[in-house]
Amino acid sequence: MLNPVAAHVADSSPGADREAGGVDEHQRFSQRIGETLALLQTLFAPQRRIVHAGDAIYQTGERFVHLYVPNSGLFKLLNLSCDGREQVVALKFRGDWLGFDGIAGGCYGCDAVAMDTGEVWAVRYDELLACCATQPGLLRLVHEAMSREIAHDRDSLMSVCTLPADARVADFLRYWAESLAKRGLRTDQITLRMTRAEIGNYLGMTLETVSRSLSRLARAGLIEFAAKGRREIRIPQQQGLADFVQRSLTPPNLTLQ
Amino acid sequence: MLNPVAAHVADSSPGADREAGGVDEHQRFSQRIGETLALLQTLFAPQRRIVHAGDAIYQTGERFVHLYVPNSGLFKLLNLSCDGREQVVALKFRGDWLGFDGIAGGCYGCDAVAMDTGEVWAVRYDELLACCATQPGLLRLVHEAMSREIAHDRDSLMSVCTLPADARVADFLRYWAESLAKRGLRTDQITLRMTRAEIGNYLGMTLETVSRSLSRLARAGLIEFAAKGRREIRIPQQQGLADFVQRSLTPPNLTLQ
DNA sequence: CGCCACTTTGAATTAGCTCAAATTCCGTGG
DNA sequence: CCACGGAATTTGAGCTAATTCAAAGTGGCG
Repeated sequence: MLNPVAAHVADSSPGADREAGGVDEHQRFSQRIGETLALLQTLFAPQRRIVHAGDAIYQTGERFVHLYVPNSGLFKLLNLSCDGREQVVALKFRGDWLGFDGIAGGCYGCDAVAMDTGEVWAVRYDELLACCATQPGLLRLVHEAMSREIAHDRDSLMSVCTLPADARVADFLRYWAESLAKRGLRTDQITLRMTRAEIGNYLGMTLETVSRSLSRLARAGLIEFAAKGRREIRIPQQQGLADFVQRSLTPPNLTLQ
Repeated sequence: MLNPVAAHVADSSPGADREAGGVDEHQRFSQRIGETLALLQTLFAPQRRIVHAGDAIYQTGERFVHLYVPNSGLFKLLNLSCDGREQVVALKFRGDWLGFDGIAGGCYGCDAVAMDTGEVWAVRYDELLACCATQPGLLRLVHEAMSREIAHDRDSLMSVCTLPADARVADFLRYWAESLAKRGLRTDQITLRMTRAEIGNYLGMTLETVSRSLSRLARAGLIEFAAKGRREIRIPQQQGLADFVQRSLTPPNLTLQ
């Protein structure tokens, strides 16, 4: 199905156990995603689609028909305002749902774009609803996904509103690593599939600030760049990033050099 | 039921027709809220609760059992991070749903607090689900509410990330007025039920900046303070605020004096 | 009347932005 | 295989929007 990288590999770094959501919780999460996908496959034989970096799964204004669930790959949601502003508002991974925002208005409210090669499964919303009538677990599952999305969007807002730039970047990396860990993917070495400009757009800062923040985090030893290419980042210990976010809050803003 | 202020009063200001979502669309929206509440009443005879400013409808970590729908009043959602940060992440009005964020984890993820006197209806989530099995319209309605919430959260994020402070405040006022208009409430004279500190917290800026922005907007004639008390604000024309947001975006950031 | 919480406004400071230049990376074609 | 060119990144320097700190001013309410 998808590379089932042993979950015990993902969190072998020291300090991983202290984190909220330890190894076993991640394993459970990953397992549930697998079950979800299996269930979808059984019930719908969903249309599978291979996508490549840059491909749009759906676009703003397009008529809402399907919800999409990535089986692999990374995806970004781009919100477009009528006045031309454009912003990355969410990142999506395997097992997440894309397209909920289209239910209310009958049209998708943003663009969903693949950030690398992956596979998405398309499920017709009307079929899904029909099926929910007989499959009680399915509805619960969908509601949980929507609920999680709402909760996460609020956390994003809080992050943007309350954290200084460096902490925002640190939290972004931490969240990315955690998302991978939850899906049983390796987190010791992660590849950012976004340019500095995109990260900055997502976090509400300029590309230069992102670059500087990353440099500072690296200087502080919280991350390491791969020998070649600055898209590859090593995170010695995720807890280090979490701690840094904490520290940047304590009254006398003890930032690093 | 609730003060059904004639909708035609709400939008008597010039320029209202040019706005996205004119008078009739607002009227339709308001009508649907009425129908929703009527439906809930019929199906559940929901527990009604009168609340006063400052009352908590539910609190972070509390066991999730009910969803709540305000019949009247204004409410704020406060997100609390484990590290003590606190942020207003959403405002809720009559007909909105509160508590969706609790579905996924079984506990509410934020505090819901009344901002003035109002009435909320409590609906047990399990009863709601059970009822959805026989009432197809009900499920659609709930999903639309969740979908709208997701879409709006993203708009909030975009606003915080892409707009300068003055525009953010203007957009906030515009949204507030629009929310009232959509519910058939008067918008020519609105009463902010938040302190400058709360508004600032919601918009990701300090109370001083909010105060200064309001003063600038007033100086520019886009809003007017009531003779007494600076919580009362008159909005001569909503379109003026929308235009101001636009203007603050155009390349050479043409802000007001 | 007087307290207290909220608001406004000013002045100084700063985090993050803008502008600019140098560097690195990577794909393409010779 | 290497040279070339464009895109992404880094870093510096100066600037500016917004914050912090401070001091009045205002209104509500016991």
